[in-house]
Amino acid sequence: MNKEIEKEFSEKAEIFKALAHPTRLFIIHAVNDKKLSVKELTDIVDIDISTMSKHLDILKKNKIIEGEKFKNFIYYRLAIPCVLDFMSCAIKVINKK
Amino acid sequence: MNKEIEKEFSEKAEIFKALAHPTRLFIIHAVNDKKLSVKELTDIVDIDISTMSKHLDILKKNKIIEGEKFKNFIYYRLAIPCVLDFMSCAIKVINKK
DNA sequence: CACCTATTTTGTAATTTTGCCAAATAGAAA
DNA sequence: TTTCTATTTGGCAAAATTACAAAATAGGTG
Repeated sequence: MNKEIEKEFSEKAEIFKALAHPTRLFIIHAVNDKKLSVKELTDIVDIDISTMSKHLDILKKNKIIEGEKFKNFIYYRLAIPCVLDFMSCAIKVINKK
Repeated sequence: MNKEIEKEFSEKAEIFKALAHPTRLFIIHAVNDKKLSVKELTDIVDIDISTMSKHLDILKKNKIIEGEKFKNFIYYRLAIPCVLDFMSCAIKVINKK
């Protein structure tokens, strides 16, 4: 596999890596329904806030979520709705067998 | 986050983990066009055949690809075409910004 | 200004993933 | 049968990911 192709698939894999964690998948569902702050998400999931901050950073860097600042808070929302479509399709196909 | 929800998202994350590797994404594209054996894929990607075998096993266990035996060979094909749809959607949305 | 709350960064240890090699299996071909 | 060829498995070291705690930032509030 040549360098070009290698690079192309490494970049695509980054998106899947960003999605490949239970907490981050939960975040995606949560911020699809409603904008939520780091602290609000932390309270729901019940993990260390620094850990949550890092999960959000990974999703943000991959442009899967977007943050909007309001006072001291940053409210996140889903930027790529097709993630949810894919998930329901994949689950459906996989469970059918 | 309670145990039920935790479990649900852990299972979903497994699918994304299976996809979160450049070689495995390449495989998915390759076996969408044409059934390919372990050795054929190994030659194209140029990695150790045992490594390729393990990548295929991860995809197979997650029901993303399916293998069909013919003589000494196992030919793989894509089992979840919507993976490719999601990929093109995600790339499109992400690059637009 | 000092204080308080939200968020990020740094450090670090534990866990998981990855890839090669060597060995084991499976089964076709001769 | 023996000999190939294809594939899988086990072991192990390197690399990447994860989560917590503590410290640092950011910026609003009193």
